[in-house]
Amino acid sequence: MRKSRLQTAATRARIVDAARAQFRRDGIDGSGLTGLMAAAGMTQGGFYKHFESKAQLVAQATTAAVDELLTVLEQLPPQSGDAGAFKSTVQGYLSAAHRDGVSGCPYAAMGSELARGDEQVRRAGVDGFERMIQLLSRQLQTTAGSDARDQALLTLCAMMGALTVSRMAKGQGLAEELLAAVSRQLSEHAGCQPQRDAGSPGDPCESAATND
Amino acid sequence: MRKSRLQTAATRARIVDAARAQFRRDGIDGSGLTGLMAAAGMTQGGFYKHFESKAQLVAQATTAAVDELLTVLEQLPPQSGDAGAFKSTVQGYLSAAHRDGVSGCPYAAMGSELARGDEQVRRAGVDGFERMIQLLSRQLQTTAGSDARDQALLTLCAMMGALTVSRMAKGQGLAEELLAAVSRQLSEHAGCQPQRDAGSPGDPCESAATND
DNA sequence: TGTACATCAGTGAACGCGCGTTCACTGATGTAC
DNA sequence: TGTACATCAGTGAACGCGCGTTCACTGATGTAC
Repeated sequence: MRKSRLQTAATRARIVDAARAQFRRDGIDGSGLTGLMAAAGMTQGGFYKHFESKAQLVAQATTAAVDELLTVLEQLPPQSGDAGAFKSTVQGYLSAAHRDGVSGCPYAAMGSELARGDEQVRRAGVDGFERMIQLLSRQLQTTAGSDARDQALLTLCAMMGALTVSRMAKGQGLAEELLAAVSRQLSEHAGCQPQRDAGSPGDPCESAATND
Repeated sequence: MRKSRLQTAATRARIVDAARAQFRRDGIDGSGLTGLMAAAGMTQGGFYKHFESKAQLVAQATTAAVDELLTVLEQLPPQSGDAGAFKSTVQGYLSAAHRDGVSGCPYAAMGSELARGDEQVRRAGVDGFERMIQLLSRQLQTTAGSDARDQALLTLCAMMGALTVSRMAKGQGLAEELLAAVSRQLSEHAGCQPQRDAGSPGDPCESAATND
């Protein structure tokens, strides 16, 4: 039953894709290899012809999930105004469609499990995280300047958390409130710079507070 | 071997406490009831004299973890200046001690697992989340006014995400960078109001951006 | 206050089950001549 | 280009193991008189 190289590569991709979807829905510990291989149209025994361990699959599925998420986010039409691409990314991420869909951000779906993974899993997690930070930093560069990376870090962490809790609160008002509120806060924050620049009238980040 | 009412209550509390620590370290799916009961100094069979199911324990351990976290955060000495209590909460949450400790925030430790829990688990998760939002809202009331709740939502989501990823990046520069950057961004954001108020010179949220 | 008995917290073995992983086997593919 | 054979993708059964849960049993506690 040996398969051609193309077929072998296609099979491996099918397994990774099935894993990406199943990990999103049931988590890592909640997904068994038997069911996962069945979802890919195979039996369990073939798994170890493609992967050394479940952990290796977790690492590859995480990378694949980031690949797909970045592709989707980058294809969103930018909004008008400053940081329009950034705002469309934030709103795309914090959408009901992303929350309720079958694929999407691996950090929202299994962040705490990834954090407990072995070294290859955590490395894949960190690498994917950095790739997402790079997208956000690029989109923030025009408005946030040297602060872009820090704002990107805040943004991605907040989006991950908001999506996770929005799923936890499914069916309650908080679920929708979170998406809207965090999306709005991040969009408004996008124009802020910690260094002294020219303020503009009607600025959404005006403040009555003084800082130390 | 029947125990007195006080002993029974103490035993139940001991189980919940052991669960809180074990769920923090190994996650929900990663924690077996046998080991958990052993950690509480008992054998597995006694578990169902105290809880209807593992899910019920998860719900109670989540509530207990929030109780403890709120107690710790509320006891931190406030920093000087505006929103000093808020800033101390943020820095306490985003500290290496919290990240590396044996207890702490259940959302950072098992957020994605809670989101997949049954109704009682998700309800306990949402209730605890709301209690933390209430603490942050109160601390932001003086500087953020009517925007306090939204800023609290952003803050808690960002802190959860940052702590989760900081654990994922353990040993790498990103781990420390995240805590510092998100802590700083949130502290600076704390003074921002979306409505037009009096701006102050040297304001950390001055912006070069215009908004739609 | 003392006695008789029902209650029930805790034990430890057992239930069926699915887990990640291994293995002997099959047979089409890729390679060497 | 054709043939002989080594390779290896995939099958399906089996491995030991720990999972959540149940159960008969023990014996101290709480209650009724």
